[in-house]
Amino acid sequence: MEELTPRQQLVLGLVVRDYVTTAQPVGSKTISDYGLGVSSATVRNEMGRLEELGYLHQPHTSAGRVPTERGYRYFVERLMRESDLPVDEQRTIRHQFHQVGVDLEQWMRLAASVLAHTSRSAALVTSLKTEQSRMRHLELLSIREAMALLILVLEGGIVRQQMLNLEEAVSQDTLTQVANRLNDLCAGASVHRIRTCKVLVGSFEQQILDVVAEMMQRIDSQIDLHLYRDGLINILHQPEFLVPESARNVVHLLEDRTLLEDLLTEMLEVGGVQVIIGGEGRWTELSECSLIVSPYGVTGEVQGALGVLGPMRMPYSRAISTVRYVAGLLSDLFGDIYAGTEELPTP
Amino acid sequence: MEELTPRQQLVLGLVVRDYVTTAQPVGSKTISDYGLGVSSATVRNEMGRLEELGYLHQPHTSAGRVPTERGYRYFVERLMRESDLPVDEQRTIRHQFHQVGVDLEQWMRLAASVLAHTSRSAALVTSLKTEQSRMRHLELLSIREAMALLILVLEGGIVRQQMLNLEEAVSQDTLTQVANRLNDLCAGASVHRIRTCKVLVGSFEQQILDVVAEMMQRIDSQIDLHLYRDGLINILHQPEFLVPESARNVVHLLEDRTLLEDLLTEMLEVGGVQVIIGGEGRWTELSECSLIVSPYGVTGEVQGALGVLGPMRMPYSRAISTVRYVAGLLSDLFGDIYAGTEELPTP
DNA sequence: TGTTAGCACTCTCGATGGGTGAGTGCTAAT
DNA sequence: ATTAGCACTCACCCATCGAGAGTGCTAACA
Repeated sequence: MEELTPRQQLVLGLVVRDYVTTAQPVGSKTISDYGLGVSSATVRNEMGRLEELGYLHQPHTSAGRVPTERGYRYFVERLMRESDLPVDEQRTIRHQFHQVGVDLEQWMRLAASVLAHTSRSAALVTSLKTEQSRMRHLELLSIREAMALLILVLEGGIVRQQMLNLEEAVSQDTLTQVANRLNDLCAGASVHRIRTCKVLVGSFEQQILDVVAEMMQRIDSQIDLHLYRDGLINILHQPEFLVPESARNVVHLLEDRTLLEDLLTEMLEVGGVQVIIGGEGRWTELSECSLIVSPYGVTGEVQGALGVLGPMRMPYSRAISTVRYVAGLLSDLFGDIYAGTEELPTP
Repeated sequence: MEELTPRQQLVLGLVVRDYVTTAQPVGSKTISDYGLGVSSATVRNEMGRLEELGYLHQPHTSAGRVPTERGYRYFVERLMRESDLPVDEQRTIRHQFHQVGVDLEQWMRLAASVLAHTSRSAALVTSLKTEQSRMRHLELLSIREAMALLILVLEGGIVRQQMLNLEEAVSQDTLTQVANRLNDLCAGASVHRIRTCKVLVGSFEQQILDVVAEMMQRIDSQIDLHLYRDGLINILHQPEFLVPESARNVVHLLEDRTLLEDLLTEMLEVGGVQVIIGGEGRWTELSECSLIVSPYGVTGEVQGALGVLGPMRMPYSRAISTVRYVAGLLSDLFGDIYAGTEELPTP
């Protein structure tokens, strides 16, 4: 990405800012009226140059200019001044979180709602996954003659349940004994340790352990993610989604779990707030959209991703600060719960 | 709703069927071509009559006729022959359910997916709520110095968790003892019995019980419902939602939990498959849509609702048989789990 | 050499208007 | 009661046209 002259930067910045608010192609007159002391003709020349360089695009002759993917990227990386979310909004958000009490699921749902509301885009929050889950506790409850409920609690408070069809009727007493034995044996154990742990006492214990290992495996990989969504309606108000085809496209994107999961978990690898503009050539489904994602959680313990999705014409500065703030806030909240005290460095 | 002559019924039925497939206003020529042995002029007369009676509507002079809300209702109540879902589709669906094993959450997610796919509309499934939940088991796990995780299991296998901020540090041993005591005391108890149960041993136990009662209350009322949605994309393909305003309307409807929850829980009161056509004057948000809902679950034990949402121009027969079949199937599956053996009569 | 005024040019957008065709309601004959 | 015939209506398509916005180019200017 080449260096632009200061005036080109100025023009590009103004075009982006104007287009983001008006959603109309921006003409040279409009820009020169912003008071940068040159005539529209000069601006026209600069715009022509910026178009040659690929930062702007002209829908047709005699229309104004529109930023390209590349233009937005330059804007985000070099021109935009990063700012924090206004303190009063921060306060409002914090207040909402403290109102709901200590409830992980509620937090994530609320995070999605807050993100959607504050950024006026669609919001996404994944549930937490552990790096390497360790078993905290398990419980076996008899449901019916040959059916039991297995409840698995991981270090850090993730809870999962699973119905088990047993080969034969087993009494609650036996189940309790088995659970106690396994709890003594495996408290704090990782998937690997559980898999390699051979219980000699009987094959029933072994079976249970296999199921437990399976469940933990599912949590450690991304398979078991929950996905909280909100604010789809916001982006359908954007003019770029008046075309039914585009609207369907983005609805499909947000409804298809697999796609989003892949995308978000890939983002987790990197860390820090990331801005994906127009699919970056890799995700064709995102070609009309921009996505702003950040990991959240507690380093070394649990991690999730959250972000907002909107049209490429997005108020990046505001969206980024919103995502950064909410990610930080959620991380703090979870940090209070997880034993590990070190928190994710605010990205 | 007055009686129509046999020929009027025939004409109305054909108009509905034709319009459902073509989405175009239906002309008299088209109807007479279906081979009912009268000329288009006669059909025109009948259509004029049906319009006067409020069963058909003409978008403008020189257009064909379109069924009204009332027309659809007559069709559903009198003209449509109810049929079962084709056996091969039944088999496919059953197969999918048996593939995922015994996992309540997966079942409901799958039910939504199957409904959406089979009816080619949007699908809704609520999680189960108990009529009167009874406590099965609780577990207290220390998370941090003054924070504990409460896990509550209800009769029937519903599991809920809740973080507790304690006033002072409590050891795991103490927590375990408390949990044991409360388990002995309250196994099988309803909300009411828990609320009125005064534990003398100490106020800590009392606090825990209050939280438990609160959680059970939330489950018994509709507050704690989960909502599984799928197939939103399907209805955006329908021509009535090409108008952005309508599309937004339906997206909003499906995204707003509160609205859907109210709607679905109200449906639970009645029982049996219900067809709501065009909001029936009560739900303005549904004015362009039809909703087909059925309760499912185990009578006297747990109950939920599921259904499909589509444009008024909906293949009612197919949609109804799909909903009925999936509701029955889910009920059977849950019936296997819940102690009560009696199942909900297939509606 | 960079800037700017002037100008011809291009292209979208909205309004206008006639032609086409589908479907109707009415009437008179069967 | 049914139906053929017919005049009529109205959405839809398409071509035309003028207005307006914004451009690129050129020539004059600092």
